Amino acid sequence: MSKQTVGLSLIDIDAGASCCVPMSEQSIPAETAAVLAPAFKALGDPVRLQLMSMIASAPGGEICVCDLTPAFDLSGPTISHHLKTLREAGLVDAERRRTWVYYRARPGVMRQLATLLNIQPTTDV
Amino acid sequence: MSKQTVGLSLIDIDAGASCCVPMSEQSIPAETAAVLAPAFKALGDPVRLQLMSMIASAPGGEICVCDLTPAFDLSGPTISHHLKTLREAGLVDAERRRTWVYYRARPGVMRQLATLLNIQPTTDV
DNA sequence: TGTCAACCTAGACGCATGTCTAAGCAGACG
DNA sequence: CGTCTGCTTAGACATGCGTCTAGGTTGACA
Repeated sequence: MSKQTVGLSLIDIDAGASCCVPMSEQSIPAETAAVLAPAFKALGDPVRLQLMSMIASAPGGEICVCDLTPAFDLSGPTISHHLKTLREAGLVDAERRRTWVYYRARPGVMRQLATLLNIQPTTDV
Repeated sequence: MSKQTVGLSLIDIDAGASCCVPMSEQSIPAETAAVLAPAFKALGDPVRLQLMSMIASAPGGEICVCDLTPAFDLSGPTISHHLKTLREAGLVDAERRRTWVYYRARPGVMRQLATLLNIQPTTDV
């Protein structure tokens, strides 16, 4: 599978994570925003958000596409498209084993997003 | 533009918040996903993510639009449009005082999103 | 080899979104 | 009152995105 080289990708972030201060403490530089926004965007669709939660909460840490698809009133290709979006956002990983494809969450990026959104109660006035 | 009545809005969440378990613990019902996804979507644009961080990290808890606009290579109306999106997502509040309009963060929804994304390290196999 | 099931890719189509310019509204100030 | 500044609204335009159907590709199995 070809992955376009974007200079700094979300996958890289997962490895060398640097951007991990709550946004209430300091504002985000444009480059960081450009890298992280796609992850938020990927979670910005109800179907993908639900898919993500199903994957993240799956017992054993992984779940088969064949268990995801019937949970929605959508065609297989549409679910596949959403899963691809989550994959390209660095939020999930896919692996084929025998007949089925299994998805599992990649906690790295999600943790970064969570840290970013974490707001200190002390900030309140 | 007409706004369709969705039954449960993001503003309501801020008040009666119920959905606050990390998605690694249990999967999100469709209704909750439908309500929260727009907030992620609002953060899914680099400009808005940066705007949000500038607002959230502003000293005194608020910042003037006149301080936000010149930070971008975009027209005033475009920034105004993005701010409206953040407002409608329940992420920020606006208030006009004298000549200027000030924006401040609404921590409620952001905290919910952060909680949702928070992943226990114990989930690993 | 043929066939079936699971999943992805390709391409099309309509609606949403990000951007702009032009025009409007609200205060400040002479 | 007139005008200027700060910000929003309105409308237009190109691009992006969510969905579908049709057609691959991969692996299992008789």
